[in-house]
Amino acid sequence: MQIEKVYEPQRFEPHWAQWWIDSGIFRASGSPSGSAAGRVFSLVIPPPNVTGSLHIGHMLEHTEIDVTIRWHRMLGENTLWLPGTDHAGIATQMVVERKLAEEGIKRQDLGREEFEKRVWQWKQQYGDTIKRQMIRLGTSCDWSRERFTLDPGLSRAVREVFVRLYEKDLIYRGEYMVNWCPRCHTAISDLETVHSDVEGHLWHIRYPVNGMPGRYVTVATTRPETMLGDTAIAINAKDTRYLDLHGKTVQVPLMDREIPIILDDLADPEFGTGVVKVTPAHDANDFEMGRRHNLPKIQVIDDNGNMTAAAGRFAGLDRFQARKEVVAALEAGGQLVKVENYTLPLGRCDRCKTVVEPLISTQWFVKMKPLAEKAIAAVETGRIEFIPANWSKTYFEWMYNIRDWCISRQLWWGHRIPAWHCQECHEIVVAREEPKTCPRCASGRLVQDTDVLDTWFSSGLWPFSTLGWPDQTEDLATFYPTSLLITGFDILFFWVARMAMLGIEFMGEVPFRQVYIHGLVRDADKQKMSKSRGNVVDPLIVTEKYGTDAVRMALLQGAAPGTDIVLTEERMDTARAFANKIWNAARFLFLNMERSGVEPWVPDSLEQYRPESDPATLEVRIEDRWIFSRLNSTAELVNRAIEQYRYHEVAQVLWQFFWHEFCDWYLELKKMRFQENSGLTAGWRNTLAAFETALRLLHPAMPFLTEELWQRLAGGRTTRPLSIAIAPYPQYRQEMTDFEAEREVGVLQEIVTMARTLRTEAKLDPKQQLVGTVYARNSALEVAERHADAIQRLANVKLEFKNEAAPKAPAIRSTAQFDLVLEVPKSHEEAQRKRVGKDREQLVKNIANSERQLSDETFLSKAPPPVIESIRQKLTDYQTQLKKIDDAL
RNA sequence: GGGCUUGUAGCUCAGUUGGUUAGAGCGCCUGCUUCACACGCAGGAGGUCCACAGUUCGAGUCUGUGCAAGCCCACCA
Repeated sequence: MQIEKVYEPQRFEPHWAQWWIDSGIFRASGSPSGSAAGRVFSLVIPPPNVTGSLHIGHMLEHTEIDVTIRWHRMLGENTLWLPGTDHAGIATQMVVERKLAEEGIKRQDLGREEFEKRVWQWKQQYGDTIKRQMIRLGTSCDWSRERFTLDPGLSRAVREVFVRLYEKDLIYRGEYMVNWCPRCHTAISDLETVHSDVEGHLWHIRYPVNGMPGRYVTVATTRPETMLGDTAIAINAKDTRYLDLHGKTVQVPLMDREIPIILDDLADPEFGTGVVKVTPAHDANDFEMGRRHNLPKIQVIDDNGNMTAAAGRFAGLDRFQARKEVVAALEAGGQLVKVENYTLPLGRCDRCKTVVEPLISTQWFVKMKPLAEKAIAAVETGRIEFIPANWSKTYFEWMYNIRDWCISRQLWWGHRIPAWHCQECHEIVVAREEPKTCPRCASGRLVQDTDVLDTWFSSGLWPFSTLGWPDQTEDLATFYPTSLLITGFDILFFWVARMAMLGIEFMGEVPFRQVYIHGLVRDADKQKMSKSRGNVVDPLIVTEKYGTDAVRMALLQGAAPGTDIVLTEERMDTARAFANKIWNAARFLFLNMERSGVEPWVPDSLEQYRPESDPATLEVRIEDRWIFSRLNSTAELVNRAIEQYRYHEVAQVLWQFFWHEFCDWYLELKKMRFQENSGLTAGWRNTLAAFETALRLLHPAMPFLTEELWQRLAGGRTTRPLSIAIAPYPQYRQEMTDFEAEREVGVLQEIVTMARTLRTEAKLDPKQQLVGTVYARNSALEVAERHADAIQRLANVKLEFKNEAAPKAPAIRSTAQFDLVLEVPKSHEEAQRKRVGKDREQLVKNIANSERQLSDETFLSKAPPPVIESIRQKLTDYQTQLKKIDDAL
């Protein structure tokens, strides 16, 4: 059997990825949004009893990346992750955005028809790239359709949900203040608006009061240009400063318009001058006030962010330019009282960072209160559980303060709203299929609403739409509700909360039982990875360089619950070293199999294997007993860690076991067992079974490498499972625990380590064989003697064994059980003495500490007996060792 | 303004229900190119667990206050 000297993941990873899909072992899934680069390396680990693997995809030549999970479908387990939803749409969207940017065109300049034509061309041009990507992601998409929208099954589900919500009166269309992005030319939801504090000004403007010559009111505003659209001035009824103004009107400076002074609680006497200008068309608060007082709405800024004709002489100016000119004009006219520096929160578009303009427009909304109530209850009653649990607090906070969700977008891709407007009678028809005639006036002139839905609307249907809903499919019956959702907190509201609400509403049951929230991946400077920051790790480059398994392992190591994951090249470097270590352990075994004439082999029953005894001695070799006992503990720890979502611990335990037990001790011990042309002996079967079990343990963490090695190890046998991915995951078996073997190997390890330390301290050549003696008056002596060969090999020390007390010697190391004395040249005695002196100091400290406690009456009466007992035991050990050291000195 | 999180070795972080010599990886120091692996092997140095107070026989761990850093939410001009 050939095994390459260098570990080259590129040679087998693509092969297995494709094979897993082709052979039906995995179905792929992905999160619906590919845009949040912070989730690029969303940590994906299989839930309990499910084997899975992470595959990192890459969209569109280094511009976008996403993660795909391939889950193994386990019969009877309600954990199935299905093809992602919107990947095709998102990929298209990205092509479009890129091309628009490249060619410097705006969508609105093209017109819808021309736009769609271009999109089609670009799609042809980039179709192969996208398609390749989709295949790699395992995502379905339908390329034969004329329109570039999404998966047809999903489109159907989206229409169905929309119609049902509309029928239940949970969707309405209305004129409201929305966050408008003048660049994207669309309304965006509250969640897509990001706030940041900016240094601004508070301009104090004087409005003359009509009928009261010389009387003015001064208002403070951060947006003077909106004063052009003022339709009232508000004061608090309780504000004694302005009692004389009740019922009066003021004159809007620069506009020469008369507006009323109204009384409203929103005017806070404590803030500014206590007087607020009211601009119902450009501020959410003012909009509400305008409703309460029936004020007219004057729109002075249009949807491009420019001043409208209503802005008088400022018409046509950009809104920021208009601000400057308005301020200048006010100043010239003496109406500007003063300017203060002021820090204010400014909303920007999440996508393009353009300052959001609050505008009145007609949009589609979902009523959230009724949906939220059920979703809150689901978490309160524990039907949905967050891990870590404190995320439920964040969830509640948002849910309790939820506002209606603006779902219409003026974008030109995505799912179009299934509503048709009658051109004759203006009736709005919401329907699953395009209506032929208007149900009210029978006119045939129906035009579909041009808006599309917020992408999260369709994403929110993911848990059931991917299972075939609205059809009552077998998948739906079997796999809804799913057991676990693994995701990042950055989309808790966008996605998780909405899946919860929509799932409960349409399925009558929660979409998932548990939500594991992992940290965001951050770069070396702890910055969130994002496209705009440009600090995104490119998975194609990184997986090419380190291997997918190594990247995955690096993520795993940093995946402690509740913390972010810092992904650095160093970490991936060491993870690759680990992968290489596994590879070379395999290489070592394969080379020796060849020498011994052993064919590829794995046990018939992976779950039932027990180490076999040597026909000559009728005993199981100690190292075999030991490694199976260690494998067993490792399986126990790993399984428990997975159940508790302690993924970093999974990584740590696997690492520790494979590197520092399997390689450092087991394989080293095995080196002296292998013989040329021995054939498949019991010892070989034990070795291969142990390695095979280790591979299965490692598989969820390092899927590609373990599949490759496992297939080579099994060498094409047909009775085995098709893939390591569907082989049983090692479980704890009580009968495999072998305390005796662990103790024996423990003694061996101690002696070897002690000998090595002594040797290094004495600065002796590793190649020079030393002579030493083990002194003990208990069973440790016999154990040591039995393993003299192994000790000699591992530490290069020839040992004698004496059942007596250790003599005074310079090079001595002691445990409570035994002492090891090495013969070293006199010149090195001083170094030894220093060393022993240091040990002694520590022992004296420990003894004092233990004695203090054991003489404390309160401690003895209050501490639990096992704790007291363990301290007594330790004290005895310390004292024994101290005595030995003192004797030696 | 409301909520959340973090502060442990030079760096990045573990440390489960409080139990007495606080761990890992990287980095650093020493020695080794030993026939699986220098992406390696062996050995080693390095920490007043942010500060103060409290609870307790016992605190890195629990409570409070303070200091420092970060994140999320929020319509007050």
